[in-house]
Amino acid sequence: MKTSVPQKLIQKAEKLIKEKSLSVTEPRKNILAFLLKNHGPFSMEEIHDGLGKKACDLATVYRCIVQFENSNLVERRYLGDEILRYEFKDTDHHHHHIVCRICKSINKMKYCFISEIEQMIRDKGYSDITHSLEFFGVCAKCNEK
Amino acid sequence: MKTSVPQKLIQKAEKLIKEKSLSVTEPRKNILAFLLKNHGPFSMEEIHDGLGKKACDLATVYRCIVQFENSNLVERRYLGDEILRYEFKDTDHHHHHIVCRICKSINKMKYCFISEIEQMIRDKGYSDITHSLEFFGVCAKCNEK
DNA sequence: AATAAAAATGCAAATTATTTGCAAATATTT
DNA sequence: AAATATTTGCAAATAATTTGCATTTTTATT
Repeated sequence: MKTSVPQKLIQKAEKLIKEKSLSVTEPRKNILAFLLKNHGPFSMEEIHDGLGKKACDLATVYRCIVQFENSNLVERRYLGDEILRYEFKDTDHHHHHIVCRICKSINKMKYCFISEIEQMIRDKGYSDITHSLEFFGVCAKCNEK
Repeated sequence: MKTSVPQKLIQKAEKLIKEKSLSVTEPRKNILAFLLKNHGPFSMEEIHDGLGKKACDLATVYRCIVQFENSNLVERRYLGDEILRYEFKDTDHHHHHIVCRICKSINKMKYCFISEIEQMIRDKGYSDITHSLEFFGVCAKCNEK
């Protein structure tokens, strides 16, 4: 995952960062470009390592990712272990993941209808399938205020 | 949540622990009984606090919960923040949760079909609904071995 | 384009969450 | 009831995340 990032993605990253009116810094460009190039999702450490020699401090990765999350550029994923992972949030391509309980491989999954999905996953050769699903929203009481 | 736990639940807890052939100890009975009484899901700290004067060490809560998870008595939930929470796993009543982004209230939800569900949640007065959904299974490659 | 003001970074230290070692206590087996 | 195995409490170790602050970089202003 330590492949170099094409100039083009750096520019795309820059554009996205500007659109959210965040300041455009080297670490931010590199982190976002890395997430544009590689699907992930990745842990903080993985992102930090993935940046290679361009590396900024790990604390900076934490700070940038939090910013990106708040700006809706990145989304956090929970994949069953205790590690939180992050990926670029492509609003046009809502998706989920299939995680192997054994080898931990992560596969992208485009559809989002549980029963259909479970069948699809089974068709891909997975067995012993479970899922985790939670909803988030603003509750009625909070909406009144 | 520091309500005392009826004797009946302690006995049920004991039975469940025995069925999994774990040794029946005071902390285990109390922790599981607490989770039988209160739906949760709860963080390690919340469970520890919830036990009140019966409290065992926090480290014991960690150890017991891990055991219960491995034995399928408890399931771990990710609710969008960085805290992992645990609840009794009632295999007959698969369900999910609705979490308010603002007040953090947690509501149980019995159904499990995304679009239907989102409508239901909307009917309950929630707005701005999103969800998190991940699947876990054993992949084809791991199944071959 | 140069300068002033604001924001972000690196580094080290602080905080928090989780895990571990080990002696004492409790549970299970005989 | 004694012997063996397991679990617990406590304190200390580890790991993950956050913070303070001097320095550097970015943005806004001239």
